[in-house]
Amino acid sequence: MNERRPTIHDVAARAGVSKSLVSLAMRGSPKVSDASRAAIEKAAAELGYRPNATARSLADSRSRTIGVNMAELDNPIFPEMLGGAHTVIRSRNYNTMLVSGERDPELETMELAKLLEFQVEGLILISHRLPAETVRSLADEVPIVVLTLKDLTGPGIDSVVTDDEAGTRMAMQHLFDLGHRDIAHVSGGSLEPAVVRERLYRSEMQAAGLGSMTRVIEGDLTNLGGLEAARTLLREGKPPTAIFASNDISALGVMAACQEFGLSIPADISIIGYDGIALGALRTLSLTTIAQPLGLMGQVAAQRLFDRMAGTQIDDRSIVLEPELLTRGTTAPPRV
Amino acid sequence: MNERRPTIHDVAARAGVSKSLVSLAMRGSPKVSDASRAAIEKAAAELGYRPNATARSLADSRSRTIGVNMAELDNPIFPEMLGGAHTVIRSRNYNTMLVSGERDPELETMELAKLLEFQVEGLILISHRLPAETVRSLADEVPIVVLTLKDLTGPGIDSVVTDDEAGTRMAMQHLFDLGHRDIAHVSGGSLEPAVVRERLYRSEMQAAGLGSMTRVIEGDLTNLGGLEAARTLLREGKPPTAIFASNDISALGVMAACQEFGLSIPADISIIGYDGIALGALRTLSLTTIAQPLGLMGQVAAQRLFDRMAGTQIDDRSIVLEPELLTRGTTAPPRV
DNA sequence: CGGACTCCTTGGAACGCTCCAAAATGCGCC
DNA sequence: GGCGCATTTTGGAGCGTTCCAAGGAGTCCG
Repeated sequence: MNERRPTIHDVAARAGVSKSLVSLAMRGSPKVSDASRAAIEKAAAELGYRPNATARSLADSRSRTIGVNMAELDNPIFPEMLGGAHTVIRSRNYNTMLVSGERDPELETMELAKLLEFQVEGLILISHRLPAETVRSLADEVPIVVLTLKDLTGPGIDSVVTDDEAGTRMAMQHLFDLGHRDIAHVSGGSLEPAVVRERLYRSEMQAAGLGSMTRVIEGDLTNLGGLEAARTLLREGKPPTAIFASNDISALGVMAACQEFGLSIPADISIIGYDGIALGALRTLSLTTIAQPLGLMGQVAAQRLFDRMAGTQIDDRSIVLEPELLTRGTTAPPRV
Repeated sequence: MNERRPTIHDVAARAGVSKSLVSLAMRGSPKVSDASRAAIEKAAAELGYRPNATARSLADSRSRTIGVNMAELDNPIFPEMLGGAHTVIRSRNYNTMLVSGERDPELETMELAKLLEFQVEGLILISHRLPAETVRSLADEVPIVVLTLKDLTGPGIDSVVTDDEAGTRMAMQHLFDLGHRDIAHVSGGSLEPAVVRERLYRSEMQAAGLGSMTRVIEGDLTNLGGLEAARTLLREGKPPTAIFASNDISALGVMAACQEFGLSIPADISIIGYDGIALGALRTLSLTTIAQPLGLMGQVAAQRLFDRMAGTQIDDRSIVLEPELLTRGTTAPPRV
């Protein structure tokens, strides 16, 4: 490893110009004469000069960095969203600083504090576990976009979500259209999107005159949770003809439970999930689901952040994207 | 959003001490008297002071940041490794700067350059597509740990891999033990680990006296590649009794193809993959595989980097971890 | 009561860059 | 040859920290 890295002064000395001119040249300013530019570039190349982004940030007080928090890694929707956000961040010539709160609010708070110390210019929270108050106070320092949760509002806070009500309606309508009436729901606990999906499941059943057939088994949006919930349901007695799971990975657990009970999918029982994770498309799984545009959500979140940073947008709002029904192999008409 | 953020000077003024003392206090130096410390903490809290990590980096020339490159997002092994690395990085009180080369060597080079401009103290390459020369020259500036590829050596470069030869032997042995003889291989193209696995498949078949039954169909480590490869294979005529796929996501494609051809897994045909992705454990899939300790690999990579940065380690080497056979639901004795 | 310590505290000089006002240079023209 | 203007170039003052050598305040002891 080399000793001291060359600085702008070294380049200046070698090229026989002032450091200021080197600074201009490195940033591609049009004010630099061709001759000087050539000399500077030559000197820089010979020295293997790299501008020091830290010093630059300090000097012009712009870090060119966005902080991203990803609470958990075990649901693939989060990396998919991260990918979308990351693409936009890079295309704007910004950097991505990644932290993870690991579902622990306290740890999460500390990690976000570190991001702020790094002077990130914006924050994207891909699922978080923080009290609204904490988020609001962070938003006082830097603009924030929250993904998947829209209950949070406040100055400087935007959210990007899909229309869960519409999505749930699509899911239920799909099952109704296939002729299902005995439809159970594996719910997802108390996190916001899951609550909405459960509520809509109930109201759709009601609206279809199937209030009495409403069955909700509590899951927790994890694979294992889905598995256990479905086992409980299937042990109860007569299985429903269809199950709507609150998200895809719990739907995969539900599928496993059905297999255990010797039910063939979709002949004996239909399964529909929610999220549209890339893996669900695998022919091996072929999960029918309501797809959220995950990558796009990440992109929109990042774009929104940049708008915010540019100062153009000032209204705080939820950006609502449309979900889409992906009819794949796990749903079919009920056996007669 | 607040205007100018308070600096160490503001805190000093408010607490009635010098900036130097505030600096010491913020870093928890024992030299600060209790009285001063209390006054400083009070002032800092009242002002909502946050130390500026950028200025700190510049002053002590330590960025406390590790750069991580993740070439692609569509194979879940990479996020799993990232998770492991990230955990260690955080536990050392460092930050993670994430970039992605998106499989494009040119883009990747630029992204890594950005990391170096940010003065990252170390680099973890979770799968990369760079020419060895490029990596070696980067290693001249900062220590590097490469994951999954060990063909790369040079001063300042370590790699963390699993023993693919041993792993492949375990896979083949498992199939042999079950009684399989007609075993095909869906390969993974020219990337290093895939090449090793293919070579070992061939030599193991040879060693078992099954040289004549050797069948390799070229895949590309993607799900679709596995699907297509297996389709080709199955169209050829008599299916093998077992297929060893070069990685898990292509194994999932192979499973899909088998289903298409009406083969039941594992009754008609056994499938074994390689990687141990978390999803393979889902009961729905229950993929038998050779597991690499993915999270651990990320952790070891990060640890190694810190050893390197501490200057304790100077030998460049590959750290080889042991793979493990996970016998799950996709393998069984051949039908007689 | 002075000296030698120990314990705290301090101002100024970095760190490597950008920004700015001002200086130098070059050019066309009378 | 000198003037005015546009184009280039420059040094110095920050940006918010840390580091360092050195200064003050007590404390203990002879």
